[in-house]
Amino acid sequence: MITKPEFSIPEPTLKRLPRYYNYLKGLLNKGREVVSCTHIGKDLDLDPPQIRKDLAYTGIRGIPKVGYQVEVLLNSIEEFFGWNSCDEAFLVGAGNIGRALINYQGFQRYGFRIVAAFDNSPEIVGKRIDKIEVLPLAKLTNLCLRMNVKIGVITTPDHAAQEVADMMIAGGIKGIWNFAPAEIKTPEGVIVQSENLAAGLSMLSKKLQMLQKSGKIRQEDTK
Amino acid sequence: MITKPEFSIPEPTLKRLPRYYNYLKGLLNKGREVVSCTHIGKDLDLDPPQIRKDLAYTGIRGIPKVGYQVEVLLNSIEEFFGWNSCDEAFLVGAGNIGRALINYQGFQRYGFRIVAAFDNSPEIVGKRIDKIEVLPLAKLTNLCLRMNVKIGVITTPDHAAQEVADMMIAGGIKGIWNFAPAEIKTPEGVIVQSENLAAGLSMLSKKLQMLQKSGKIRQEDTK
DNA sequence: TAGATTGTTAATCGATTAACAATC
DNA sequence: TAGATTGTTAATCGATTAACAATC
Repeated sequence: MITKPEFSIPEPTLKRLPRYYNYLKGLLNKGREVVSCTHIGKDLDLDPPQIRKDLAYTGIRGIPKVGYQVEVLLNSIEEFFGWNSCDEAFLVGAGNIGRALINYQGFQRYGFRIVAAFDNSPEIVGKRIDKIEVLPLAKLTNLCLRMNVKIGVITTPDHAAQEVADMMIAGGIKGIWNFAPAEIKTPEGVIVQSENLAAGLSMLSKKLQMLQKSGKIRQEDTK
Repeated sequence: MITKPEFSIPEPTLKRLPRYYNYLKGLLNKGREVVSCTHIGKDLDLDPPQIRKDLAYTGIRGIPKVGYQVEVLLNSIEEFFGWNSCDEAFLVGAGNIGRALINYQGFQRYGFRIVAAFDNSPEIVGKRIDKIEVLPLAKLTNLCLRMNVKIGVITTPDHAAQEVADMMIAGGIKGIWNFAPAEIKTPEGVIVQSENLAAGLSMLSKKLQMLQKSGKIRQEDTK
């Protein structure tokens, strides 16, 4: 019987913590040593009590009247997410987005590194993308097991996503970072984080549409 | 005084609608003509009443005892988001992710097309990426105004994001699709949709970490 | 000390879930 | 008709916001 961990952390908090991190990093570079929630809230457009709660999840305590020490806070968030140690990941689908993720080194700061790429197109297999070799898809499951890789990235076309996910799961992968706009079914114990860019884009354009419509209504109202 | 539109649509609904769309497209390809919320719910792991509410926002009505007509539903979602007409967008930052977005043609289905790219690196300016010319950043604001472009995509490094956003806003851009892991401040009436990939990745690895920890605790418990 | 800030408890708000009448 | 499904209203749940005591 699988139950929720006693101290489950709200998802919105999990999403905000990296924002604080980026922001605080900027403050540190400017030489700032201490910061209050009021101050953070003004810059990030969030309520101070919420920030306090969020930060408390990382185990840190602020100093009344003073605020939080920027450097301590940064360390606290780093440790909370485990960014000091590095997770190795396999990527499947060496297309546009796949290659971009491989080339982008920035995720190493977040304890994440792509160590191999897989594809089933003979034109791509065997080539190298930024020192990472592209291997045939058939080797995926075995290599997952052999190298004990626990995170997989899916950057394949839509229709291949589920099949690739199944191969990953067979290889013991527990976390899937999915960029394909497809539903992925996984057994309990395997987590999927989908970056549905089309959804993000659609939200943006819909909000824009609504804003313009309400603007027009307003214009008519003021006639 | 700006007020919310009378019929504001919940953000979770906005995020789920494109999921329904993808899923229904798959059903249509399989030749399915009618589908019930119970059925959708099973495949997408959602509660049927929630699906009904979500779909109702697009203005569609189902048929009791029967369900929804797949094709009608698809059209309804397309129209809701305005995917039949195309928004033109400018992209700034022709790095890895920027180039991937330009090369990826798939967003045209969602009424979105990148018509020009901008960068300030002399090595890239003047080149073409998939028929799209890379222009010098200095031309951004004027071209926005001249071409009446309303959507901007930011794929620059962190530190340049705010400056680029300001140039876009000066050019009359109303919606910013941001891929830089940075805070962007905008005046009222300008919408930002941030795709914070680092945040998604961090959430995934944290959940994985929590899952493994709770698993270990359980093992100890059963001793 | 007075003021600012933290940390926490209570109230509010919004979305999800449950219940159920209406309907082809 | 009976069963399945929709659409809607009410109950629940969780996160945000407000209020306030504790503290350097």
